[in-house]
Amino acid sequence: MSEPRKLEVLRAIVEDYVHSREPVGSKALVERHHLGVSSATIRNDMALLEEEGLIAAPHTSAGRIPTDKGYRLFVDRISEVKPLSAAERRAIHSLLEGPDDVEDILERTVRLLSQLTNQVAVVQYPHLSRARVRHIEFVLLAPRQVLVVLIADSGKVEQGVVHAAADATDEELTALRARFLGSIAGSQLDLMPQVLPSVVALCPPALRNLAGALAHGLQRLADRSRDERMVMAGTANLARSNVDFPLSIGPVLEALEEQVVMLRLLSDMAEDPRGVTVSIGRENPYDGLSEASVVATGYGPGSSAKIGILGPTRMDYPNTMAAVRAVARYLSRILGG
Amino acid sequence: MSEPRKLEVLRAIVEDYVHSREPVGSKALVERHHLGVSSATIRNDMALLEEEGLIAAPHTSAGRIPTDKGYRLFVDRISEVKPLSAAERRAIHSLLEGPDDVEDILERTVRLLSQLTNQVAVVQYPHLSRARVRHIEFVLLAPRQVLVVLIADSGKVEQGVVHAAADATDEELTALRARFLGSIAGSQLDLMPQVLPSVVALCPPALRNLAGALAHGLQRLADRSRDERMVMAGTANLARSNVDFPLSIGPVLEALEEQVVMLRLLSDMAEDPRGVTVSIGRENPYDGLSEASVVATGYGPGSSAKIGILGPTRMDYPNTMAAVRAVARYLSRILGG
DNA sequence: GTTAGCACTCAACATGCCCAAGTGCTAACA
DNA sequence: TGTTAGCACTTGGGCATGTTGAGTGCTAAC
Repeated sequence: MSEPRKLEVLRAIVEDYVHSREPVGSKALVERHHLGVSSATIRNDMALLEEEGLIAAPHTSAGRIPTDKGYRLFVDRISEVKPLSAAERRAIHSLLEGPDDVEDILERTVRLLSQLTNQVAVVQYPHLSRARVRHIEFVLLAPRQVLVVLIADSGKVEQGVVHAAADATDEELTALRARFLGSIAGSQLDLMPQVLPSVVALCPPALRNLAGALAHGLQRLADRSRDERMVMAGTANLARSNVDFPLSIGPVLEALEEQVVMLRLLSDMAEDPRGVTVSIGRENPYDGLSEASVVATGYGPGSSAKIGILGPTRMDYPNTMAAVRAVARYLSRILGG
Repeated sequence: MSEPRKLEVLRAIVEDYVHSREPVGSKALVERHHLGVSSATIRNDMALLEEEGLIAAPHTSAGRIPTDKGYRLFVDRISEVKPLSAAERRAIHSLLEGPDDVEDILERTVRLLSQLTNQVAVVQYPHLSRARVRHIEFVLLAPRQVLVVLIADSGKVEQGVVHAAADATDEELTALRARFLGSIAGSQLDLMPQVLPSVVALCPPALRNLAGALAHGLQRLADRSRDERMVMAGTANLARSNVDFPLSIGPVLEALEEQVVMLRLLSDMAEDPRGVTVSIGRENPYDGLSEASVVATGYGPGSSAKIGILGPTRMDYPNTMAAVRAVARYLSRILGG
């Protein structure tokens, strides 16, 4: 038996199965792909592949379907990331034009990616730890309620409400704002824990309580940009692509709703030299996703934030990987990463 | 035949069906509910109900299930909105404590509501048209790129990026900020179109172009709070409650993703004197929701913004209505509506 | 190492049968 | 006039049975 042909057979099985959603048998294979051998030979190869755990038969007299391991081999060694079609390129270019504050861009990007791939698309907000403080604002909502706004030079705005122990006045807030801004403007968000306490310490005693509360609020905002958020689109694709095929979509929806789960999942995916990382079926650390695959990659400064898609293990990996990669690249360019 | 009993029969059918998910027959009815008559009598009543289009039989020898019209009658004339259980009350109180900027609150609220009802919960952001401008901020991101931030006294913060035709400086922005703020601080968001142009007109010619761009940006932000947004939670409930029962969830997910659709749907629901409005099955203006019901109500100032849930027509209306109403009331109280 | 041939397996489909649930109707009853 | 018992009738669901066809594994020949 020849090793190259065995791989060729695996490739054929994966491609046919992804396309037809049905177990594929030896005879159908030789017909659709012009491997120069007979079905009996293929059968031998398939037996070998099965022994190696790359494909499996749902029941005795059915065709074979790829296992997680099979997909893995396919992705790693066989498939080539196909270039996008011209139409797809055009879609990317045209859909990402328009107002460019971060939220808008991410929202449009994720929608685009879900349409290109017919899967659920997910994107992390860019990391802000390296971002710097551009501006802060304290706004008195009520005598003891202060709205704190933190503006980073990345263009991201965070906001939160702080409760003061005693009544505060506009004058006090203006003074404190000047103090804080003087110390932290231009410094990195992840250095805040070092800088903020000293600002509080230098305040006149009368203001110290209020300053402490505000510092705490600012810290929370800085943290919030670290424990990131995400945007997603295309959940309806889950239902569509699985009509009459049961990737039970419940657990997947649950995972998607637990943003923490998704964020960890994305963060934990190693960066792959080839540009996109794939996590297949039971490789996923989350149980509910044991029949799903994640295709993701980094974007932006240092590729620290991730963008990707989530779909059934039986998906068109080459095209999906191409789309994810292309969109991520384009996104990086726009965001100036 | 007695009219009250007929209604009683309809109520029993609805309740049993909601509970068991199976068509309910005459015999089962007399057993589970102690109506003082025989199954034959019930059969006569059921025939009547069917004639009126309130119930239907999936096939000849099956029990009956309520039609949309049947649910409608049930909701309007039969059911009473049950008070919440003590445990549920407690859940509402405890889960809504914590930091209270609008986003956080809405997010927690909608999550809570989805858990209470086991349905998908949706909430509109409160209308800001009556809100007033508290603060604005212009931040130079790049020589020709300005981040515009608009803070309303409701605590809502909107942000966007404006492109300038020529390079701008920090000094110019500071000057313009003072001008704008002087004119629009404290004025209602929906009066912006009247106020902004006059500010621009009064600017020295050198600044007028930039001022125009910024005014445009501010206007966009004000508009954005009007063409509202929404938060939702509990999509996974869709899959759960419909396991082995086919409300085809695809179209529903699509509707949920098209925020515009959902927002119109909510906005268009008339306010009901009883506190909550229900839209059942084909009553919904959107095709994909022909097997779903929406239970919603207003909250906040003037009850202008809506909160509600979306689920299969076969749902426990009394409890759901109670939960929606209770959560909305509590939300109003927190937001000071 | 490849192939043809063949016996074997098994899901999917079809067929027929029976049963239970449920109905509608009629005639008797209060 | 409304209620009830009784009964014939309908029909989907479950079950056993048979048939088909796709697909396999094995063996022997090439």
